[in-house]
Amino acid sequence: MPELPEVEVVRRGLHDHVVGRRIETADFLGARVARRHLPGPVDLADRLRGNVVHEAQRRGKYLWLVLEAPDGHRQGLIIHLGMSGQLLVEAADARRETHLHAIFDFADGGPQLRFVDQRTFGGMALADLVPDVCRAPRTSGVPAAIAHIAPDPLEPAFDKGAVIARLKMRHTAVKRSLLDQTLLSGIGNIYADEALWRAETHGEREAASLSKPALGRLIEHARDVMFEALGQGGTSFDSLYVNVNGASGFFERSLDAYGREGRPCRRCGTLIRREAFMNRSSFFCPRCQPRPRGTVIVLR
DNA sequence: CGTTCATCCTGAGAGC
DNA sequence: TGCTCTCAGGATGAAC
Repeated sequence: MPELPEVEVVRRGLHDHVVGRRIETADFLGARVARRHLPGPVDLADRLRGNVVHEAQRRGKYLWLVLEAPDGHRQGLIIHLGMSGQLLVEAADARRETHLHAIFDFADGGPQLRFVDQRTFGGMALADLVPDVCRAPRTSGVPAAIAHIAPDPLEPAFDKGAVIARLKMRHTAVKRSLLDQTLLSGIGNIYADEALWRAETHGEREAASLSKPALGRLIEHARDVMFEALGQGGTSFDSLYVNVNGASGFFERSLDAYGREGRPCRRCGTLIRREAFMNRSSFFCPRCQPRPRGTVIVLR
């Protein structure tokens, strides 16, 4: 999935359906889902038992559940959806999905929380919570393992000026920088292309070569498009990208660039082009977003 | 240090 | 029908 809007849709589902409940048992099917939890899946299941889910948090594309043990000790259960992860709230007798990797049962006997992931790039890990210099002191902190993830444009701690300053030092493609989660987080391939289309900027332009106001506008466009997508429940090209109830979002119909190869630019009518970029694809309008001189064109 | 690249997986769809 | 190939909303560690 899941870029920031899709992950936020999932976070809200967790807030509504999981926060406040006590974990009775957690089962991890196979080792891959807990591969980032170094002691392994059995240890993770042991540590989760009896904890109450206190909060559902998110930064960028990372989710974490703030868990409170009976002795009051709090930790964070990091959840990343990877390319195809789903968190589903379902009755215990619901059919088991083909790529089911984790099942949480709760002491209230209500619906289960399941983690389903076709490509298994997603996963979970338990981490200590550390103070976050970017957050107000009263908040519960961030998991240590994702302390390197930068604030996303939708959180109060986001510092646009600081991000612009760092972008001015990047001698690499501006799209590559937008995708760098340690610079600003939450943006993936869809919303990078959408922000660049709105800013009428080609993704191969060197970040440092853009003016500070231009970089500021690009960041604002990224924030706007992700906020608008969130209002539509996110972007769902297929059934892999769903909320905790299995429902898709509707932002695909509002996309201006991503996935629109050969269709007219909604601004100027020129046909949207698709080119290879970082082993994936970029979609852009060749007229509104002129390619910087001297870069090689590779069709995909 | 900053930047780039290969790699981890499964399934859908295209082309033969 | 069935095979091979390419591609997909991501992140990481190793190598330059």
